[in-house]
Amino acid sequence: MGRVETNGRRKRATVKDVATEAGVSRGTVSRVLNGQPYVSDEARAAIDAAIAKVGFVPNRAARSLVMQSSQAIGLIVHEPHSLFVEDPNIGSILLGANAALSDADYQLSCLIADSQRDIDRLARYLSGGLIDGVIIVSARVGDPITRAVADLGLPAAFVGHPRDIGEAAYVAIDNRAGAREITTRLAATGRSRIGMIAAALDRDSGSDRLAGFVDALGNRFDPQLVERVPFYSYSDGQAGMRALLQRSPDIDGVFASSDAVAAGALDVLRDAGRVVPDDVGVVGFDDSSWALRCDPPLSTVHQPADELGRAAARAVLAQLRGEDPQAGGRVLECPVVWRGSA
Amino acid sequence: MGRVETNGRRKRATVKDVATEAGVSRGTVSRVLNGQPYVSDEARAAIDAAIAKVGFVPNRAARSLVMQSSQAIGLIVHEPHSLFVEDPNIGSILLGANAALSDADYQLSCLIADSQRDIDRLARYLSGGLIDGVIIVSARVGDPITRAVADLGLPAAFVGHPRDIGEAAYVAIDNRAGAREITTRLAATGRSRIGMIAAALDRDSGSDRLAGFVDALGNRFDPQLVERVPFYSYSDGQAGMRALLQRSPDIDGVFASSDAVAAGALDVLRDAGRVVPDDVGVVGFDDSSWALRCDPPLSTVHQPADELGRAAARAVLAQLRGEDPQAGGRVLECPVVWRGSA
DNA sequence: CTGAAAGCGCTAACAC
DNA sequence: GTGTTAGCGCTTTCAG
Repeated sequence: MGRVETNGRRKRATVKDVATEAGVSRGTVSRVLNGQPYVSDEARAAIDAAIAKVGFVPNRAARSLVMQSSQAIGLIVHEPHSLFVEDPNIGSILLGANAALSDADYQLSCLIADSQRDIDRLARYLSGGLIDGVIIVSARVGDPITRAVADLGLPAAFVGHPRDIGEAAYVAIDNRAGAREITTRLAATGRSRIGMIAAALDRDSGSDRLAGFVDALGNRFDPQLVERVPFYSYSDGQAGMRALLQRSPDIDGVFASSDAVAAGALDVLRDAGRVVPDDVGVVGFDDSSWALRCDPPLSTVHQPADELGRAAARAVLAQLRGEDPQAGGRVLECPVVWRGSA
Repeated sequence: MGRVETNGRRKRATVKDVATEAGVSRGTVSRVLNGQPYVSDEARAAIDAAIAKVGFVPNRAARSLVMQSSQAIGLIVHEPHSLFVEDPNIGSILLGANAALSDADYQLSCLIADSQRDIDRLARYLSGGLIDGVIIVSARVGDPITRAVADLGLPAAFVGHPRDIGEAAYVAIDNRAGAREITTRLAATGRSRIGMIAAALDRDSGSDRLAGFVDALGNRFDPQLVERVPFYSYSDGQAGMRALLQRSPDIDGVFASSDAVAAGALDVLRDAGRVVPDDVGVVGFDDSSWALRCDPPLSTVHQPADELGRAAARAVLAQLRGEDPQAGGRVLECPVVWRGSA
């Protein structure tokens, strides 16, 4: 397999080696490699044999260079440490995107941005021609990654819908409508003092969920009952619930802006001796694995994470084929799932 | 920024454009690009200006081709769907590896293998010269990915220690010792009928944990009390516990081979009316975010996931520098963390 | 210190 | 059908 150099390191066989071995020219080898027609059966056979014999495997860097494409697309996750670990949706999105790309024989490369340094390196990496397009998950408004990708003119699709992505393709859920609906249902269980733990307001999802909450409550909305926290995390859920409880002990309903947040809230409520759903009703958002693990199981808004990933991947592929990026975006359904927590 | 072609698509500026703009040769541009000495200050200044003016950004495919290296290393996760989503350790390993690579200015690319098709494509991708080395997470014995990487002679480091990786570098924890220790402590709480939910026996971690359990119990070990399940998952934990309960209703201690498994077991025990830790003591393994969310919080074995990722990354980097792959492997400490579940 | 030229491994005209 | 020949964009001798 492969030639062996004096230094002992295996040197990889090239098209040229295959050509000599098969007694044909490089052009012909290239043709069979790319499945083009107009190659005699004997030539094809000789080449196949030669490929196997010398252990040839094409060098993608060379191919990318000449083709100006790499058959790889990136999925960028821009998250602070903890969230990436805690948020089960990201995993589902990843798997969905991978499935769709796999069908089209594209390689998915998941790139994580976890520091300013990462962002800079990532920008350089993306502009290097080793990635044909990107799926961007959880971008924030004014995200430097968004800018870099736009500057590069790289085919892209967003999961979610930050307001500043212009005409770029995106696939999202209607966070506002989902939040509105579940809040309405929570209110319908007879609660009168409904609060919200509002996380990630620097993201479209976060601010939209808050907006939906306000919509639903209308003039019964009381700003005192909204606690803002930075992340969609379990610990921020705990902190938010503690603050709410202290400020408004008469609270009898809580919309947590994610299931992880709800889980934190639930645990704080239990410690405070409140019974859910009798004393206070709690609802979440995401329908992630947290929801079923809660006690009682969480009423929440279902998020089709896997399908979000698939659709985003398809949007990037469409752009790569030169098709119109599906006129902006797609919005997927996010039905309420009613369980025992409210 | 960049030249504009007639078709409207931006064509990227090349070294040549920079050279003409700056009135020097391509060689000189390349020198400043790579921070080499022996370039006059004026030339350097002119080139820097030209780079900014034409919006030059180096093409990595071209650079990779000539340098035979890409400054990117892959992290391969070979998992069935569900697990990737449920296992918080993978996220931490990823983040740790990313941190270490980031310091060395390498790009981490996370590659997921979720089907046979993925595996084949991955093998081709890895051999393409776009990836300089790999970190392999959760490989199984006889894993095709392991074979492919070995055939390629790609610098690699494993997280975990499948028996069939030969001399390859790895970083692992002593699963057997950890399991032995926590089982011993569980027994010391006065339990006499201790069972185990043993998952992932096709992986070194899974079989080692079982071995440690057997070690600890010595002649008090009863094969009847071991239930084998496929994955380290919540649902397999539930299934395992149900089976155990039915077969041996007198069970009073359970070693679950991961925290997720333990969480499932806990919920089944609760539904069955057993009080933890009074009626039955439960311990897990991993010290992941599941552990704290359990009620009562789980006694478990701490796994330094972040550090596993970091160390694996460093091992690959060392190989890339031509240093000896640190004589096989490193084994990290995994202390028992005692909480309320036993 | 700098320019010219060769070549990394592959594909794509264009001849024959 | 197949060989030949230009490059893709970059680094790197080797002269000067």
